[in-house]
Amino acid sequence: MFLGQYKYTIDSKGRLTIPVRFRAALSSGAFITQGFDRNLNVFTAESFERLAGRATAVTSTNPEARTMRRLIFSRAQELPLDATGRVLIPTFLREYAGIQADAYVVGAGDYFEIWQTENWEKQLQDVADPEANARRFEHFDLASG
Amino acid sequence: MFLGQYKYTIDSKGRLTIPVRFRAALSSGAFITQGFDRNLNVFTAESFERLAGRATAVTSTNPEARTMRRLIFSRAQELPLDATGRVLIPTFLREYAGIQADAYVVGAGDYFEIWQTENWEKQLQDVADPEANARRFEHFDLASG
DNA sequence: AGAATTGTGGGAGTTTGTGGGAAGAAGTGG
DNA sequence: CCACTTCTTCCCACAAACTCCCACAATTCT
Repeated sequence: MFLGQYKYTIDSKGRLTIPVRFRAALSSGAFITQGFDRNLNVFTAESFERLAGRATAVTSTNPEARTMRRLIFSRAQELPLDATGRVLIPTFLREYAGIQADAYVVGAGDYFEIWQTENWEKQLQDVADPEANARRFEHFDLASG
Repeated sequence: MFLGQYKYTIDSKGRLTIPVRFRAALSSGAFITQGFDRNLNVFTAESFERLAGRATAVTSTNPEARTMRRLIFSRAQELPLDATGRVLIPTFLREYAGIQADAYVVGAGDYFEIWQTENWEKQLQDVADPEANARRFEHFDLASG
């Protein structure tokens, strides 16, 4: 499971370190895609292939379905790790997320996210208010056990 | 699997580079057809034969079905790659897609698409709206996990 | 404290995108 | 049927980008 948040610098060649604790889960491959909130999502090979399989099964005669398929496949890329555990984020994804000199790598359970530092810090402030959270999450069913 | 988006220039002879990552999958042949959205679709030999099979299976008593079949077969062409991985797009397809000096090559899972730069950038704006995307995902039941 | 791990940087060789020339094929008109 | 022109295919060239490899300081673990 991907947990925690890590801040890394991105070097002149655009390389970003992946946390050591995340690497084992990516041993059979990693895939990066565009997220919903100006962020990037990284999936293990297994969970991305599951998603891709479902997207491929959708009929292509429906225009909305074609758009969605494009969203998934055109904005995704395989993400190989180099010998020291770093990745090269494709330029078009880096631009979408506004990532430049450094970035946050953030666990999200069965996948993890990559954020521009400023955007992530904004997210954190949003989550900092306990009362607002109580109201926001009220409707979700999150029983433990 | 065809993933990602790539921008290439088309030279004076009309040649368009195919991304290196796509070439292996085309080793047993590539087929190009007219897409549904002013774009072009490129299939592997296997997936084109599958598509052709399905199109042939559609009943021919329905006039619309006959039109669709004509669209698929009459506007398709085999697409050989040269030694450096470039292709020559047939003129009638280039005109349909409005492709001139440069183009995007865009992964779509089991096939990939070729777009006029302006049209693709318009598509991207459609794909950039987080709320619309969330709705699409919900509608097609594609949540990860 | 010493050893191992981890984050970050850089150099060199290879790959890739793009352009153009020459040889070959196809089309045209006489 | 032949000469000529145009279009196509194959080959070579080269700069820019990318990979792979090594290096080293800082941190963590034993």
